[in-house]
Amino acid sequence: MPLFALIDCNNFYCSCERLFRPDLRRRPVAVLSNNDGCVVARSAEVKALGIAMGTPLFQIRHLVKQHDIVLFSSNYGLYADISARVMASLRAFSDHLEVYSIDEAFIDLTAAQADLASCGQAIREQLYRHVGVPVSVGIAPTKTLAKLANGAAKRFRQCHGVVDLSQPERQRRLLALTPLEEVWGVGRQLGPRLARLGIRTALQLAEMDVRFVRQRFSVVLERTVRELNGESCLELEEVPAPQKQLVCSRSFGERIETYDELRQALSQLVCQAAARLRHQALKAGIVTLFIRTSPHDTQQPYYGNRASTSLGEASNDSRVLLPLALRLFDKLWREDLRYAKGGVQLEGLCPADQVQPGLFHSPQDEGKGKQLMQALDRLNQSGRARVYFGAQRPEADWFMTRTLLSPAYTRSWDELPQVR
DNA sequence: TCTGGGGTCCTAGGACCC
DNA sequence: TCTGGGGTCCTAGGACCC
Repeated sequence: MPLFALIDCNNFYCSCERLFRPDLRRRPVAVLSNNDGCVVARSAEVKALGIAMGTPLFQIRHLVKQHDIVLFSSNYGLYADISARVMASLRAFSDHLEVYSIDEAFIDLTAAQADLASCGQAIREQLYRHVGVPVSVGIAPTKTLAKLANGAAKRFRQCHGVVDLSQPERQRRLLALTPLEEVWGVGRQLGPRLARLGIRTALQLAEMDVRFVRQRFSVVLERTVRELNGESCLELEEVPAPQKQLVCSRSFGERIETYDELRQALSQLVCQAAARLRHQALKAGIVTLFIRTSPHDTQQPYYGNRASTSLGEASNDSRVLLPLALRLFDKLWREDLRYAKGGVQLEGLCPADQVQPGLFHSPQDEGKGKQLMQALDRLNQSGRARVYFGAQRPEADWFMTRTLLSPAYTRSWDELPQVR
């Protein structure tokens, strides 16, 4: 029988902020999305106030004031660095590890000798000592059950952060206690559809007939049902699958109403996406551009649209991608609207050195282009100069309002925490 | 007034092939 | 009145995840 452990950091972004601010350890802390728009991470104290994940900040201003909630803008660089430390520390416990998200990893515990609960406690203690981040551990024979176990480890204080669900009787008991919507793979749509069939708990879902589920729903939900019954259908994915798409999109800090400004904002995003491609040594074969107004805006009709085009030969050269994107932009642009968001999506990704050359491919041009882009990336990364295309206007900052940003504790010599 | 960003997978249907 | 069988590929849309 396989055995998975799911390690999930508690309130990860909040824990990262608290790591360098021990004075906040017992205070309510929340981290906000880009533009300080929505709450995306909540400390236990904030969850206890009934503030849901994704709540817009403006709706809870009164609670922030009343309970003196400490707010932070997202500091993605910090979270990425702390995540890397968490994953590195976890590798001590198993050679087989899948980084599932920025704050979660599955490890293979099939060969674990010690008793599983103490193994889980050892993981918790080491991560707290080495990294300083509190985690919860769920152990079970399938990933879906391990997710459930992890949820229980967080919910029930008497579990001390670890739930071992290797025994079928315990699985059944927890399934009966778990609402349907908390099952991994059951979201906003499936929940109500299943509820209409009288399914309300994870146990009821587990007891459904798999053929019926397959027929009425999908193979995805069928796998969930099987996994809830202890039949492992999802393997540990130690080697991440190659990325299939790359998206750079932003909600604008302020609405954009003019052609020039929107064009510049999108140019900025396209160049950013191209730089990310180059950084990852990838090329893209399809470019899609999209813009939209705010769906919450009652003053104007909603407008959202996208357009895409294929490249003759996959590329990561900004000089190729940008003009294509700008042609798409002209197809999408409509006058007299207040635009709230836009972005670019790159697909047909392949390793930069495995591109099928186009009919008129010129190795000389390709070599020069590559050197030019390298020079451009080096300059822009150095922080000493900025090189950009005429269509861009990088000094304009349409995007981030990040007024509550914490220091770059892990990335800048000038912002290292000071200890006295 | 103010509502995030970045991903994956599956399915159905259409176009096309021999 | 009767109108084959077996495929692939692509896209859009829907659903899910963190």
